Formats: sequence, structure tokens, C-alpha cells
Amino acid sequence: MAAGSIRARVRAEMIDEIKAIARKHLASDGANLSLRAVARDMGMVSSAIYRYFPSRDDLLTALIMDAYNALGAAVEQADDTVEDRADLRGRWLAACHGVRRWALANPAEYALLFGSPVPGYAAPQDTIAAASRTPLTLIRILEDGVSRGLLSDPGPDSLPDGVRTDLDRLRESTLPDVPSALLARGTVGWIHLFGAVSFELFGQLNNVIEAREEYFDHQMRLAADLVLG
Amino acid sequence: MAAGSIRARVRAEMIDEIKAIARKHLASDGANLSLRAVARDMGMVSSAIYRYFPSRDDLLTALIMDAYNALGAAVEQADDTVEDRADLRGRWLAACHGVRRWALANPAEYALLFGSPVPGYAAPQDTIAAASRTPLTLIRILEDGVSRGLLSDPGPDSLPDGVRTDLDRLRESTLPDVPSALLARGTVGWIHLFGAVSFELFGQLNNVIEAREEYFDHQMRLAADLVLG
DNA sequence: TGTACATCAGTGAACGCGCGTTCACTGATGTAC
DNA sequence: TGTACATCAGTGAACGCGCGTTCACTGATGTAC
Repeated sequence: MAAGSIRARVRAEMIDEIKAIARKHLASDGANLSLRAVARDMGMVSSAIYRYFPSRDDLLTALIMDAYNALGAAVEQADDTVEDRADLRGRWLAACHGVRRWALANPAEYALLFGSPVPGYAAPQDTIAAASRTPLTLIRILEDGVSRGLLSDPGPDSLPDGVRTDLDRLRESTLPDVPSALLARGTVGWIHLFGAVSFELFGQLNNVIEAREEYFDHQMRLAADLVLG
Repeated sequence: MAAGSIRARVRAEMIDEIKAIARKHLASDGANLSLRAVARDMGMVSSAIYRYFPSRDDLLTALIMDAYNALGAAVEQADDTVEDRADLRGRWLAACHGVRRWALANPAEYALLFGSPVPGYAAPQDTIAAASRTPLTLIRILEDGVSRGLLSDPGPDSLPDGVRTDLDRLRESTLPDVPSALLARGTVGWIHLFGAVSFELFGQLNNVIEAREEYFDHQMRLAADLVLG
């Protein structure tokens, strides 16, 4: 039993090491992750990896799960650093910068999550919960604003019926107490945030904008006006 | 001479056919374009491709150039369909929907342009002009608005110095007559547009939003309020 | 405490496939006189 | 109009490399009595 847990611990460490090396390879080769290359760097024979992951796709899935959780944790933490919890704008901007900071520090993993889909790979359902951590953090800021009486329903906003239905369904499964029109504005913020980070990371700003962080900050401030009114 | 141009015409047709087949492969295999697979579909031996493209990367570059130009043309045309040229909001929304429509019709090419960078591939400088066609169309709507007296400088907007410098440089090389703060708002719109299309195309909306077009339209309307005031 | 057995990690060879690129070549098409 | 030569498209074989996955195996570590 004690011995058994030693074996289990070693095993867990091996899994972590495989994932760490795989992450490095993601950075240089993109999502075309090669099991053999990972095994080489581990100093093992390629077939040994199969003791830990049943296939290449399972390793990819593990990396994706980890990345979603790491990003989610980074954003939650960024939100938590704002002491005045009623400072919605400050919290929103902190969360935005948290996303960008994590993405710049882990560009390959960001690309894995938000870049073009890997051909032939379909993420399993398990990733959904981890994936929603980041947008949930953003929406929770709005929820807080509503419950503190700082934000009010911006009105019907001429929200189309289909969208209202979608948002109602979302609200039932995850989020309480945010009026649909406000939720819709929140998703504008989330999409714009994602767009700005992807733009920068995927090289669309090259030769155009040099003052990256200032530019990002300015963008997020303008969008925050729209989201938080 | 007449005969020479026959050979040249056949050659041009072959190049078009190679690119057309390559585009199909992009759709199924992503950016890992295989020259051999293209040759196979052409009914040629793989080395024959080298009569037309000096390397795989050159073929990729040609596809990227074509895609930028096709997208640019689609957006320009979408803008042109709005008869009342003073209807800035209508033109802006038409351009946005033009981008989305083209992207949905050509998802693989969109991913090639705006998805995660292809590992080991660096786009040459030549692509810049083609790449800027789409954002230029958007900015030109703002320019039109200014010259018609429909849009005014939103004021300093507390634009950071670095960003102002970047935008000034941009303005000198390409765009006249758009105040920096307005230009900055335009880029918010462009980035949000790109974010929304990428989100939808890269699968981030799966299991979340079903009313895709309505949702997109609503998003663009909210963002247009910000850009056009 | 000691022994017999089961579990597990890692090996090494192999299968069957893919790829980009080079090179010497054949034949057809175009050009110059 | 006819002939000699140059250009060009496409072939087929080869080089040297990569990949994911399977399989029978060795040897060490853990478990049960």
C-alpha cells in the first residue's frame, strides 16, 4: 500500500514530465505533436509512452485540459488581486490583462486552445467545464455588479429571439442573475478580448502596432465602456 | 509568339488547377499541405509540381496571397452594395457580414490567414499589401464619414503615446484624414470582427450559441455603436 | 521472514505508411534560319 | 515549307528522413500466503 503509492507517485511524475516535454514541442512544432520526439527527449523508446497515454490524441487532450485550467486559474487570480470588489471596471481589466499575460507566457498552449482546430482531432466533452472557467470569471464580474446594484439591465437592446433563447439556456445551466442583454454585452467583451490576444499572438499586429501592451490596454478600456456601461 | 502564349496559357491553367486542388486539401488537412497529395490528385508524379512551384512554401504563399485578395474583394464588394454611401452604419455592417460570409464559405483559407501560424513558415513581405485590403476597406468607411462631416474626432480618448505614434506612422503610409482616436476605435471594430468570426469558425461557439448569424449580427451592431458613435 | 506469483515499466524490432526534394531522362512543342 | 536546335513538361527512381502503433520480450517492483 505504501509501496503501491510509491509506484503511483513515480507514475504521476512521469506523466507530468511527458506533458512538460510535450508542451515544449508544441511551442516549436505547433499542434503536430510527435510522440516519438517526446519519447526521444525523455530518453525512452517511443513505445514506452504508451504505458502512460493510450494514444497521441489522449496526450493532446491532457495538454488541452491542463491549458484550459491554467488559463482559468490565471484569470481567476487576476480578478482576485483587485481588492475593491465593487470596482467592476478594475476587475474586468485585470482579468483581460490576465488572459493576455498567460497567453504571452504560453503562446503554444494558447494557440492549441484558440487557434485553428487540429485537423483530425476532436476535443472530447470533458474539456467543456475547463473551457468555461475563463468566460465564467468574466460573467461573474457582471453578476457581482448586478447583485451590488452597480449594473442594471441595459434594456432589451433589441436582442434577437434566437440569441435570447441561447442565452436563456446558458443561464439555466450555469449562470444566475444576469439579464440577457447584459450577458450579450459580456460576450462582446469576451470575444473582443479573445480577438485582441489572438491578433497579437498570431502575428497580425506585426509591422503595424509596436506598443503592444498599451494598445491592448486601450482596446480593453474602450470595450469595457461598452460592456459595463 | 501566338504559340508561345498558348504554352503560357496552359501553364497558367495548370497553376490554377494546382492551387484549386491545394485549397481542397487545406480544407481537410489544415495547413499541413502535402505536395505529394496534390500531385496525386492532379494525376501527376510528385516531382512535376516543381515545374510550377519551386517549393511547398511557395505554393503556400501563393494560396495565402489569393486568399487575402479574395477576402478583400468580397469585403469591398459588400461595402459597394450599400447604395446610400452616407449610411456609414449600414456600410460597416455590410462589410462585417461580408467577412463572415467569405469565411464560412472558405473556412480553411480563413484559418490559413488568421489561425495559428504554420510552424516553420514565415509569410514573405509581399503579402502585406494584400493583407491590408480588408482593414483598409473598413477604415475607408470611417474616412468617408469624416470627409462627409458625419463623424468627428471623439477627442483624445486618452490615447496612450505609444499607440498614437504607431497610428501616426500607419496614417502616413496608407490612410489619410482619420483622427487617431477614431482610427483606434476602428481597429477595435476590426479586431472584434475578426474575433467573432474566428470564435465561430474555430468551434468556440459549439454547444453555446446556436443562432449563429443573429448572434453575429447583434455583436456587430453593438460594436458599431462604439466605432461609429 | 521467505517464497511464489502477478503486475508493471521499459526495450527493440517491425509494419506500413507518409513526406519534400533532387536528378538524369524522354518526348513533345516551339523558334530561328 | 522544311530542317536543326532549344525549351519545356512530365517521368520514375532514389535519398534520407519522419511518423503512430503493435507485439513479444526482459527484469524489476510489489502482493499474498
